[in-house]
Amino acid sequence: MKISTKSQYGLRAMVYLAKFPQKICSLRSISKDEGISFDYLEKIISKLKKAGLIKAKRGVQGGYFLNKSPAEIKIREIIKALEGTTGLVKCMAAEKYHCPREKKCLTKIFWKKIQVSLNSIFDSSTLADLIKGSKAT
Amino acid sequence: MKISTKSQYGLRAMVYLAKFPQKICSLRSISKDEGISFDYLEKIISKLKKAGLIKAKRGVQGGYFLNKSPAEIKIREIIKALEGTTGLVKCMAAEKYHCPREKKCLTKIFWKKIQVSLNSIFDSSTLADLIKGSKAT
DNA sequence: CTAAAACCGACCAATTTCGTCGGTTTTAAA
DNA sequence: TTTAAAACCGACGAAATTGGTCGGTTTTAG
Repeated sequence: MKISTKSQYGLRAMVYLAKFPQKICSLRSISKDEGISFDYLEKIISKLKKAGLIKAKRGVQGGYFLNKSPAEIKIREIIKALEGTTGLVKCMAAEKYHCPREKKCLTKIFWKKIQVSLNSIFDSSTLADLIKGSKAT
Repeated sequence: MKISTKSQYGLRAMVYLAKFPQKICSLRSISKDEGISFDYLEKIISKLKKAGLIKAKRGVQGGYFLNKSPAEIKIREIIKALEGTTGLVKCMAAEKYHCPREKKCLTKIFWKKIQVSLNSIFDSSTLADLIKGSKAT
């Protein structure tokens, strides 16, 4: 039940970009400042871009920048872009999957409770909140 | 960011035992009723036993039973026994580990928030609650 | 004595994680 | 117009984790 470094790195990269909302930041600078492997970060950034959370400018002086303002980007969107889903267990992650034990499953109710709480935080937190430090909610 | 089947199976096994607090249940019966691989479940049960959450009676007619009443067993204890920790990220899971970025890390505050919320549910839920269905908290 | 059960350590296949590598395309600036 | 810095892309691969399997031993009720 660990959060992968993919998500941790991805979130850090997004926070990095959010700190300089106007600026275009190269992968090189993010990787260097955050101490994340350049090649690996590229893969992560690529997912964030495909999800439409960031945009890129190619060529010399190019780099990445947020597609929306930090206050408009929920953490949920970031995790979903990287992880595919914020679902903790199969029966909540995959729409299609239908567990045969569902009806009588006493544990599902519990996992659901965890899931709801988690999603609520993921949804109520934005990049702007992270930069401000902590948040009330 | 998935919860492993190890934890899911383990929780189901504990709920199973909690449903018959007096009875001694054999691994065979749990595995059969819950549809979990016998050999794999054995490994899981072994961890729960080492953590002191369940006890065993050996020999014919033997099996497993809870060491405390369902109302006294928090889900947190179960997850910790199986997973080693309920920590989501390294800097919260390992006591020893000290992240060099800690001071300036804006994401840590966020993960911490998630962690606190998670632990609070893990701590306030007992096996008895799961059996009753859902719970207020 | 026997069979049912817990107990135990070693092994193993598949998957996921966490990268690496070698290229290509684009583009600002010299 | 060349050059170098950057994004982009697909393939590969080592290491760790997950989810088991197997072959035994010990214990104990009947």
